Amino acid sequence: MPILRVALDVPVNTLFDYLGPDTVVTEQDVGTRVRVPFGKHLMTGVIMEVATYSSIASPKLKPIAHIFRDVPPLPETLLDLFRFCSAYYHHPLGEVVMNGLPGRLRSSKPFVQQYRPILEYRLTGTGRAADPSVIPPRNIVKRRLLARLKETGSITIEEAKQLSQRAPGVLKEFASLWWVEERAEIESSAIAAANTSSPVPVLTPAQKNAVDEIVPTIKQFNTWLLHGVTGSGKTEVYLRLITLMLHQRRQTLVLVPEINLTPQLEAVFRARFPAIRLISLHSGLNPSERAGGWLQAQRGDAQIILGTRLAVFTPLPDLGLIIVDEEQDMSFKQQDGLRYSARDVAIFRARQTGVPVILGSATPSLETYYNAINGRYLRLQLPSRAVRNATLPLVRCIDTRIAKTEEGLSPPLISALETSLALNQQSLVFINRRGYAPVLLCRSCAWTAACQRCASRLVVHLREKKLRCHHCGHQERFPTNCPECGDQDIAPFGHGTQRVEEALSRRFPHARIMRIDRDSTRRKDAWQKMLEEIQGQRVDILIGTQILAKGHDFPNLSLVSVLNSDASLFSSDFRASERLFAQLMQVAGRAGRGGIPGQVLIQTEFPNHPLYQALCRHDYDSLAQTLLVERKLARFPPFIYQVLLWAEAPSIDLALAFLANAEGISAKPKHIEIFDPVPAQMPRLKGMERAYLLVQSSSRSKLQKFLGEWRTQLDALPDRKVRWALDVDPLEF
DNA sequence: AGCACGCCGACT
DNA sequence: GTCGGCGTGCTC
Repeated sequence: MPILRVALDVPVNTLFDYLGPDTVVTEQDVGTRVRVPFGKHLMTGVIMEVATYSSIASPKLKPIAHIFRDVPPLPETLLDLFRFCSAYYHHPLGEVVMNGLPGRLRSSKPFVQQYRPILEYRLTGTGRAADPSVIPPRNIVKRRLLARLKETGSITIEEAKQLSQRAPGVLKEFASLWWVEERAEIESSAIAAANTSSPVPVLTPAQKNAVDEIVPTIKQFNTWLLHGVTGSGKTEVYLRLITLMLHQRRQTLVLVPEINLTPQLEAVFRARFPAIRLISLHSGLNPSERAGGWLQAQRGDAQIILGTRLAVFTPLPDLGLIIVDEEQDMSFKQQDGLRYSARDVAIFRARQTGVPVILGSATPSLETYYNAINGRYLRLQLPSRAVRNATLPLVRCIDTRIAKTEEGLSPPLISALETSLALNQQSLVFINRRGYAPVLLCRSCAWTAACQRCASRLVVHLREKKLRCHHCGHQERFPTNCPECGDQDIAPFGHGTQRVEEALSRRFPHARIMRIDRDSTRRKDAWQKMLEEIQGQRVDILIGTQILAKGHDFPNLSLVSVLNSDASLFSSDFRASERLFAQLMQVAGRAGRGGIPGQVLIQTEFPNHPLYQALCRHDYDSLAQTLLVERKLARFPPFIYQVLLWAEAPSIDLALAFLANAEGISAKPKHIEIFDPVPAQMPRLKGMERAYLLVQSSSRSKLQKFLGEWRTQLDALPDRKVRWALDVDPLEF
């Protein structure tokens, strides 16, 4: 009997051996889902290996309960991708595999697709390997059908009917054995391929250059950095390369950040390629839709796969190109479970498949930038805006030490808003703080309202008369007097979106003002409605947080102003500057996208700070160079490789004790630095206390080797009430 | 992760 | 004398 080595969703880094019925299971079944008895229950897993021998004592071995023949087996290349992730992120293989499957295929029930008329049957690998002598000699129809399939590879339902009246039934039977797969479309339907509908714009010289650079080596692995200022037309470069892929009948995987931006890009793609099967995999889909799209990708029917980080694990038999848009975006990194970076996994996948990967960004992460200037990645630049007459906005700082603010607004900003209003142009006020005020303060004893479960201040939401924790969602009533000293002189301190909205409505009573943050867009479709209002010119002043920074075109927007961004200049997080710059570049990029010249005003007490200076000059490179020098001196990434060991426990002492223990048992090899355990930046979160231990090395391979050994030791450590996890290439501390 | 096994404190 | 606490170890 064959031994099946099965990946299961359990936190132990091992496969589990089962007995497989030899008549049904072959080498071809690697990648097939199975139902197996595990402890008390049945679980769904994936066959990773078929072997003849098991090191497990035979009385322990159980037979599998069921083999799923509802979808094709996962291709070996995808299993290799899972193996890589498990090894690189030091995460159990079974969890990696099951995390990569759509939920619908993880469940106990077989996947039943919505009705699609079956037009064609195609022979599978299992079918090709099937021995015709197992068919009884008198079953002529079966024999003929199998012979025919082995000859031509596929058969349409019409052709089959001509062979025999009973052929469709026999094909169904073949399908249940996984000898053939059912297809709803006939192969040739892909021919409609690259006939485009929406007008194809003329490329700018820079865009043309980028395309011309990539095309000659489009069939080999390279990591390209497409470095283009906002509005420089990176999307058009993607579209040209995708067109090429469509002509070559190859699939393109497009990864986008985790924001409601997917529909927008989807619309652009659909307009350009109306006849092409595009699937988009994002959080808004129900499980069946997701599994359906995933399956279309696996069959090679979907030619463009657009999705968030999870989509990097989609099986793609004809993959020809990977695009990672806004590669610096933090949402490509998963922060729990398997802590993978979809951008980095995409690069591995491109190398594995031998296809190019394009990282697009206006403000690349320093890791990517460093790789581009040292030649590991190939850099292409789009230095100016693509729309005719659209230029980069004029960026200026307002020194609030001189121009004193009132209600958070300085006189020059007020007059700029007035001018915009008079010209009937839109303005955007960017402030990265939701709520009315970030702190509730007692003037008499300096008490501030804090969250009981998190180490954070409660944010004042005045309209709802509530105090809210933005980390865990906890809410409480607004107190009437100070719980410490009883004084009634408690007041909101600082400014959030709601307070700025209030101040602006007082200042500009006739202006149409709209606040856009997580609170105002919570309701379903609210954001879509608001976008329509903005695009229909029914709004004068927009006030909002980061959701306004990304991706949307506001053609009539001429003024962008930034409030209260100074805090990030002096953060203890060494990546804070990089992120602030990227965010401000993005929000500044909203101004002047149409024909109107744009203006950006930044209220700051540090107008001479190099970050703002670089921003005023639109000079990413000089800031990046400055930051790289700092990083090199401080021995931070990208000059060093980091790993965190996270621990979470009911008390910080337990977490720290576990980490000290972990540090103690480590082999402490040369070239590996292990730092002492420290509490996390947000030491208490949702009632749990968190700490971490930093491990770093200038050698990635030495670090990997160390982690492999350390992990085994950590597994053996008593983890009393402590949950722990390794975070390779961490972004947050 | 679940779940069983197992060894020490307050209960009908 | 038992019910149940959660510490430890296993699941093919």
